[in-house]
Amino acid sequence: MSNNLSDNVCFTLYSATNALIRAFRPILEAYDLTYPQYIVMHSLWYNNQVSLKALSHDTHLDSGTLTPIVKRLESKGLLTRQVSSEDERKKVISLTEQGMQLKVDAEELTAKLMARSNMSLERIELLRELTLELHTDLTKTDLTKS
Amino acid sequence: MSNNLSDNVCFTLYSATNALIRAFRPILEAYDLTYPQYIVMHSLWYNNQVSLKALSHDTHLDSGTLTPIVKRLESKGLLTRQVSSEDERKKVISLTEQGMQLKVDAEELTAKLMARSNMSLERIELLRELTLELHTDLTKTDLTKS
DNA sequence: TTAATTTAGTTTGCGCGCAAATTATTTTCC
DNA sequence: GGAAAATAATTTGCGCGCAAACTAAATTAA
Repeated sequence: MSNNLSDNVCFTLYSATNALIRAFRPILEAYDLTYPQYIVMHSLWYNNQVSLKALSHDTHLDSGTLTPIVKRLESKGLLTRQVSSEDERKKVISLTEQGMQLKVDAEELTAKLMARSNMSLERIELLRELTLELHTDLTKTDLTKS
Repeated sequence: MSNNLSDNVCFTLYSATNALIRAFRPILEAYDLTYPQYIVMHSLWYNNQVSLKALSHDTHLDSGTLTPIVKRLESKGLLTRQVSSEDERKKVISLTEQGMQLKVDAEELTAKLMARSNMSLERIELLRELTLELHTDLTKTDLTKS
């Protein structure tokens, strides 16, 4: 029976994520990117020319969330969106030269950010495994039953 | 050198938190609360009649974020906001009867939610400690230097 | 083949999350 | 006491995050 918010893992997870995005903001500002925009770029750096649906799968972001993000990245000249010739419902999202060039600069950003915490590499890796496990569990769980 | 988003702790943390809030939404809907609203109520259940600044400290939420949340909770009849008599800049936020009654029902909600994951209690506790540690680190770190 | 269903992506509406600007009150310092 | 600085809360602006409604194209079924 907890009486303190910090005793609750939901709250600590939520607060840590907010703090991480907040800490990331001024760093990403130099690249004119938000964190979700950075996630999309990162995904494309390793899996270019994909549909919005594929990007949604890779980034774990909703299509309704992605559409405006991708449009903003397009207006920044970092990617293009063309209707697929095979299936006209689909759009092919492709990095521009400028979008690909950003990769080199921004590649090590998150490692640098995490290095600012006093956590050991072992504990960071443990945190990665636990959050990955939780995400998998919550995504697979059928919430309609029980 | 990671080539997969899931290799990055920032991404797994971010995705797990989104998934948690998403899983929480339909459950909290029965109480007509969002997760941030639930955090505020939870804080008040154990520390009632506080200023917005104190609430901001407890919940780790910005005053600009809290003002509209608290106003919504007020309009739902769960709390009141009165100008402090000692210091007229401050507002005293107090639970109503209705706001206090919600406590009993909603108290065990997060425990029930976490029980839906297949994680052991030990791993959940470990996750709690690691996210708390990360939050503390990121909050204390002076981002202006280095 | 054409009507019904499914799928891909967009739009709408709402509530954050937070930086920055603003208002109002209190405190500090001369 | 009065100007300057500090503090508490609100407001504004922007970008998510996502459910729900919608549009358009492809697939399936009759």
